[in-house]
Amino acid sequence: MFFLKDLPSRQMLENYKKRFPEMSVDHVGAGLKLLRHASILLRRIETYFAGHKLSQTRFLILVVLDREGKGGGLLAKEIAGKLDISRPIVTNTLKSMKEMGLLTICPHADDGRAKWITLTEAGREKLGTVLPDYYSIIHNFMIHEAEEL
Amino acid sequence: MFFLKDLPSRQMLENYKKRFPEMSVDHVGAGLKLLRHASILLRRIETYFAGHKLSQTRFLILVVLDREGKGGGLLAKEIAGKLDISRPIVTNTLKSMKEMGLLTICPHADDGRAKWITLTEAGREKLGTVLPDYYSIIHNFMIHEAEEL
DNA sequence: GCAGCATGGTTACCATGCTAACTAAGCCTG
DNA sequence: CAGGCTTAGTTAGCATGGTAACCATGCTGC
Repeated sequence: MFFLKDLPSRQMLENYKKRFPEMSVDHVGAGLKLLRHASILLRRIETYFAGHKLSQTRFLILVVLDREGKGGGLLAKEIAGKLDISRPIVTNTLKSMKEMGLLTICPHADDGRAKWITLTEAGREKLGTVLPDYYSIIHNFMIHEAEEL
Repeated sequence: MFFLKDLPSRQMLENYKKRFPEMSVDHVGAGLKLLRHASILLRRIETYFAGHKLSQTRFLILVVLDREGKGGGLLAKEIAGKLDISRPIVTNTLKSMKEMGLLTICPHADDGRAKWITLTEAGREKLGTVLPDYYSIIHNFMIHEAEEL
């Protein structure tokens, strides 16, 4: 996360460019703004999720499972791939989400190593509960605080 | 961090909008891209820093201390404020950075509670070593992977 | 068909962030 | 100047991320 409140001024970047002329003041300036904006938005979303006993990762697991439709599911491995997170954290997060009743974990029929993950009705409902405000947090942030991007 | 590889398609957002018309497909779509791009860039920067025994937070502490100029310094409290991170993590991070020889921690002359933090020469050098590639990672990312922002 | 490699998942351990509760020092008010 | 509030920093405990090393199962090629 990147929470530096005072980004380097244009002047500071210009000075820096004198030493390293291959750098573009505009691009680096935009990159720093990107990092700061996203960090603020991420923090806001995490705070919102905390009130629903969710986290960014738990939420995204609900999303990818929901995309498989009713009756569909995914292997733990596939979830790690779609979310680009490490397998151990998938194991942990799935375990806690199972305890919360959001999903089920079954041994896979064809492959004794794999686990078959499906959403429960409660999981699907949870996602439906959380989505509107999730989108609205992003919507409001983009409208009111990130116009200059 | 937000690492969902396949962002919701425009179609999915349109469908969602039918239920919640106050949402803007464009703004939410842009917000999701913002989150994903920044997460990728953040991860890349953290990987780079790891090779220098730094982290985003350690690096930003070097930056704000360097801004105070030679002979200048900051209170731990001020660092927490400028970086927008919690005081406990400042305590921890400063301790490890002191052990690395990047900065000094002295009791403050006028206030027995406060700690006065200054960069060492090694700290200033470390920042100088790391900055060019830091900017160049951001520069390249913005040019090659985030044009559509 | 069994030895050895590949693959899915888990365990153990570490780093980094948070909040809550604590200590110690400064200040302020009766 | 004593009691109580405020402030700076630390400690303790939790959550979430990562990598490395480890099982257990599946696959492959001699």
